[in-house]
Amino acid sequence: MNDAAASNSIGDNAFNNIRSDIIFGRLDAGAKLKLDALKARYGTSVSTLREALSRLTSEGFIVAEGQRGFFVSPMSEQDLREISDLRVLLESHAMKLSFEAGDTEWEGRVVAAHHKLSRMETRMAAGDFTVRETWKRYDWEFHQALILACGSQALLKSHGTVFDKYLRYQMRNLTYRGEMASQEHGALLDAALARDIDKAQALLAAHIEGGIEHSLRNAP
Amino acid sequence: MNDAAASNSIGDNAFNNIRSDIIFGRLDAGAKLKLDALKARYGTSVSTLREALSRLTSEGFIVAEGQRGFFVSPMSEQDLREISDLRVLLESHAMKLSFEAGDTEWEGRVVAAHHKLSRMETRMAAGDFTVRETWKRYDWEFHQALILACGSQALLKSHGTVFDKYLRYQMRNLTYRGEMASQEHGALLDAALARDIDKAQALLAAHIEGGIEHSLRNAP
DNA sequence: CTTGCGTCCAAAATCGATTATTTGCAAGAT
DNA sequence: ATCTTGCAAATAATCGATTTTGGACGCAAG
Repeated sequence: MNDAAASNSIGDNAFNNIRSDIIFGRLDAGAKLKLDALKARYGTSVSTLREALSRLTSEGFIVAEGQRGFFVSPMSEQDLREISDLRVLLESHAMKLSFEAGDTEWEGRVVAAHHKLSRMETRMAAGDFTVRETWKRYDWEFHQALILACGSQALLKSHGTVFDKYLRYQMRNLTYRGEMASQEHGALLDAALARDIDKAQALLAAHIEGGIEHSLRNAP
Repeated sequence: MNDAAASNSIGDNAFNNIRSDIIFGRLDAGAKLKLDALKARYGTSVSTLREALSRLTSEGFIVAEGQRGFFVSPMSEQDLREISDLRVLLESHAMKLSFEAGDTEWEGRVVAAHHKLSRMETRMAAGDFTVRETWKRYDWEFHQALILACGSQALLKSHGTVFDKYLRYQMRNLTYRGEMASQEHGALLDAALARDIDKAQALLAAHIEGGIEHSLRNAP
């Protein structure tokens, strides 16, 4: 999803493809990842493939068991709550720093990101599910924009990974929670421009809590 | 350091050794990591070696540049401040959860961890630098014990990585900051047993701030 | 003296083969 | 009938060889 590092090397491509396949559910949670099968699917040799799988293991999208191979990380309510809690923690903190440091240039990016997201929300609300992945990318870009002025690469990177883990849970929802989420995004935009961090943090916590509940009710 | 996952596979060994060599400064910040040289040093083939390096890249101890190879992640004041800020954020939050959930069993582990750390601090204060790595391991175990009851695997894992990145900066200090740090650990223990989270968080922030300042004054 | 091009070398990226481990199954014993 | 025990097939882990790439050097043209 994010931190794509769009490269042209075979290894990076495999990495990005597998990562995205996990996040968007094209590889099921808990599935066994057989090297021979993946080798064919992603067009690499085992060494290169294992490199990609190792990276994903370190990031937490895959678990590696001793001499028994790789598995897509399982999903659970417990894990969803842990991930969400972590996202709120990191994103709230980053918003605080960002709100304090952001200049007009930053405001511009936030407004632009919200506008794009808003457009997709309209289409989703109209029932056009073909833009599902684009919508989620813009959702990412909006939240990213809010914290972009935080000034900490380390924080942005941690947040990016946690965001994508949270996203995996959202992607398997069968229904659209749009109306509510859309309003929350709008309120978040207003709070950002008003530099009202307390309000923004409260909105974010509610936004994510809403996502959790929706996810628990609408996923297999 | 932590999350050793002590395995007997060649790859895991290489991973653990390289990781530890970076943290304890046996591999210099910014150093070029040539595959051939490392292959000899850690006794693996390039494929297995690259796997280990990839994992470390994902964790942030190594940076990979396009087709130009791997380098030990550079160190900077900026990075130290980002890492420290992140550590305070994660550890403060984890302490809060842990203080709320910890039972008597947990208290026992905290007391035990502090006792061991305290012993090493005495030896360090007496000038016995041979226990340097053991001392730091006990330091890790104490802080880990404080947050162990937080109930979130995700949080513990993130904290573990950040802790080790912070540790790398501490390991290149040439002098011992012990006296002060030792008192802070004692106060932290008291606050934990009294379940005084506000005090503990304040102590932790000061503890880490102290480490930063000491590091900036005593490192190359 | 600089700039551009071609060659060569060192190093990284990738591959397919080899070795080690696990697992499933079947035969024999209790 | 159930529990070992011992292959054999499947799969993971590791290796060394091959291909690709980036950078240094030298030479010639402007």
